[in-house]
Amino acid sequence: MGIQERKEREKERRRSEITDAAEIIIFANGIEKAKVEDIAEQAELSKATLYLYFHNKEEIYFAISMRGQKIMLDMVEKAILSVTEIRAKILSFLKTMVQFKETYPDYFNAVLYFLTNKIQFEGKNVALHESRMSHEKYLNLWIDLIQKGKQEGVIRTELNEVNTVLLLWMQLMGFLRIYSVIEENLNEMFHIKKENMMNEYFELILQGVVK
Amino acid sequence: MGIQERKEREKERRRSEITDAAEIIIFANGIEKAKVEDIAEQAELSKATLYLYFHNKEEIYFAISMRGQKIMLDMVEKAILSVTEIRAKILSFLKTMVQFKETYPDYFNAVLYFLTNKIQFEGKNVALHESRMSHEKYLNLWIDLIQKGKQEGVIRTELNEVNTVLLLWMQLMGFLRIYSVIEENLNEMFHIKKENMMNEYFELILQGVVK
Amino acid sequence: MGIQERKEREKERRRSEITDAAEIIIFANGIEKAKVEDIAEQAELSKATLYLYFHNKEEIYFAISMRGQKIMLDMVEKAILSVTEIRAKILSFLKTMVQFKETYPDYFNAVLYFLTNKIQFEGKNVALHESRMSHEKYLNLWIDLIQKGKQEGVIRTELNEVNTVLLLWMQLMGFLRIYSVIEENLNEMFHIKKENMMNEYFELILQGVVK
Amino acid sequence: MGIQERKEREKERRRSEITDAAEIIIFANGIEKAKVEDIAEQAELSKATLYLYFHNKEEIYFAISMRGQKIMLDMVEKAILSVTEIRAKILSFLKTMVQFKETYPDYFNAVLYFLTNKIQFEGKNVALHESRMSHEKYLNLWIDLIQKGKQEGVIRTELNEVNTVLLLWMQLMGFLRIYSVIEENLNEMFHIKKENMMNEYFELILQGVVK
DNA sequence: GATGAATGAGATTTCATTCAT
DNA sequence: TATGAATGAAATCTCATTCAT
Repeated sequence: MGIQERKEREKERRRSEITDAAEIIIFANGIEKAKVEDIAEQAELSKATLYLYFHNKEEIYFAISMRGQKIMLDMVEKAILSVTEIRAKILSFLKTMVQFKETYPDYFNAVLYFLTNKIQFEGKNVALHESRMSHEKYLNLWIDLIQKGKQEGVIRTELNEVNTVLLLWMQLMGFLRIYSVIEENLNEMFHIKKENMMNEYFELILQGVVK
Repeated sequence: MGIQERKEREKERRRSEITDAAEIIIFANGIEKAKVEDIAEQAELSKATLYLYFHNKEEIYFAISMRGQKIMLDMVEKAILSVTEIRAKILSFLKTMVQFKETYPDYFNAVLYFLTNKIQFEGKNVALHESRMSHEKYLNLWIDLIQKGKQEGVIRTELNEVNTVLLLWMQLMGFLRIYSVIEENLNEMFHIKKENMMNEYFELILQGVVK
Repeated sequence: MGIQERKEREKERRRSEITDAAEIIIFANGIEKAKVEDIAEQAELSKATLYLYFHNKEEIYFAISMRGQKIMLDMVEKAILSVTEIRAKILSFLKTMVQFKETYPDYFNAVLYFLTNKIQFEGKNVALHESRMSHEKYLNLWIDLIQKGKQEGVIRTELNEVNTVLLLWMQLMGFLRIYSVIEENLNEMFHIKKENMMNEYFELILQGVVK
Repeated sequence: MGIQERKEREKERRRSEITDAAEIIIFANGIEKAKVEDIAEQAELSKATLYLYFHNKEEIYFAISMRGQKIMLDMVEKAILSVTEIRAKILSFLKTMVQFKETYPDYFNAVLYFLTNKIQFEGKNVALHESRMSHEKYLNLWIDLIQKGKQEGVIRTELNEVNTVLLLWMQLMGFLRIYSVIEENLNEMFHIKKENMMNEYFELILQGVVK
């Protein structure tokens, strides 16, 4: 039994090493430009070996994305728990997500990549599934939050909990995705300052959820 | 002088014909699976000729995206003008966008493809630039709208016009992008009905903007 | 009738202009690298127009080759007539050919190109034919020369006139062709000085022909 | 250490197999008409694989040329060694070369192709270099021959050994090149019989070298 | 497991030549 | 006649993925 486990652990370590290497390569120029060849070289393995640990290039990127998601969710959890008031929690959540995007832009891109592209692993939207798994434990946290908010009369009672949580996430993620594409051109094209836009955006969302 | 123009027009027509052909091929199986060969055949042109009009496959897809954007903007314009009340206008906008997505899912994907991917044509984010151009004429329409809304006391006066317009667009587009990816799994995974989610989403947004 | 002629003359002039342009382009980088496009541009004509005057790229090069051949034959004729003694004539011929090669290396290449490649214009070895034509008048000159040489007892009497002339030409041309390819590497590879080689070569040939 | 070698040998074998296939295709219709596609098919390999072993079509042809050269040199060596007398040796050499051209016209063309065209592989005249390499071992054989000839008083003592060898080769190769182009038209145009010409040519050369 | 070699399937490029006006 | 546009036919390149050892 122990052998099995060791094998398992070693396999996991290898996957992790490959993922490390992939991060270096992919973060350098984006997923499109990253060559499996280069990742292999960075990992000091042959291309073929990568395929023993991952089915394809996208799956490697997905591993990276999962790392990012983990970081993101941890940050968010910490942020929510750091304040007590509902409104503050939500605001904290919003700000933390932006912070995540700015602190780990590459992870952010990875996470969003799988959220904004229909990637099929062997016909199933695995991305969604695994992602769902990892969200699971946070989901309840959120639902509790919203419920409490409703009871306290801070959150509009018409809102369905699950719906609201999902909407908040989707909305924010989608917004940030487009934002990150446009970002650099915002000032030049629309004479808009990032900070102003962000603050106003937070306002908009809070206004929508909070009474 | 007229010759120059005619030439220009013919060139434009050719590009348009190629784009027609490309739509058929690309919409059938997506950009990834579409072969330049097939597009050429559909256009009854040689591959080499395509490359006289477009630098690469992606540029063809971008031409499609621009068409989609045009349709989208026209639909939105019409929608906004068809009702008088501010709140109704915004709601109409939201619904129209959803309608665009459902009526022209392929155009929608094309538009979003370039909005959620940093595509570089020869180093420049042409997509963004051209896209901006085509938005130009609608921007004022929107700004007027928001201004009037503020005067009428319907829209929160704290909001900056341009910011608000952009936020609304980005938010909605981003949301729809993610939504379209998750869509099919919504019910299965979260026991959520599309319609409910959409309606609640609209509420959320209106609540954010409208007093 | 005059119109016909003028037309003819104009056509000839055009061909000549194109040939001028072609020389500039082809001499710059060789026939392989020369693009019809570039020749056309140099001639300030469109590509398609070139094809009104020449059947294909090679034919243009052939026109150049014919120019070269003319220069070459003139040089040789002059050289032969400039001295009286048979042996001197032949030596003069050999030296002149070398001189032609060094003075007009590009023309030399053009001439040799059609002599060392089986070029077929519409199935016939036109090159050979036209070339033959232009040699015609020199041929007799040579044959006379050899005959006289034989009578004077300077040239070995076993030799057939036509054969000898042809052999001399072929031998020399072929030799020079290879020589011009190897030339630059001669010293480096075999520690051989050009001049020595040439002189010895001349000796070799004279020895073969002259008693 | 053995692994390195085996790899090397296998690589060489592959190159050789490809060269085999290329011979079939190229010899059938000439280098110009030969398609890489067809060579690949003949080799039962994919086009991409060919490009792992050769940079381009010409390089494949060069490999063929090198084979031809080897055959040629072997034939010549054997020919020279098969007779004892110097004059006979040289005559044997001349005849053997003609025999090579007639027995392996395709190899002959390949060899001449690179001898009468300045082919540049990535800027270097590799052809010349590799070709030189393979001549190396024969060079001394020749030099000995000439030296002995001079001692025996059969070969003109004025002649420098290396020069003479080179001259003989270049002269003959160049001659044969042109001869092979003109060959078919010889009788028609000049009423000359091949055999006569050849014999006279041999005479000419011998006369030049031999006392 | 690990890997070097091979592959498949297209994209892109290249150009001499031809077509339509 | 002249030409801009188009074509055909390959060559070459690109790379994720697979095969054979």
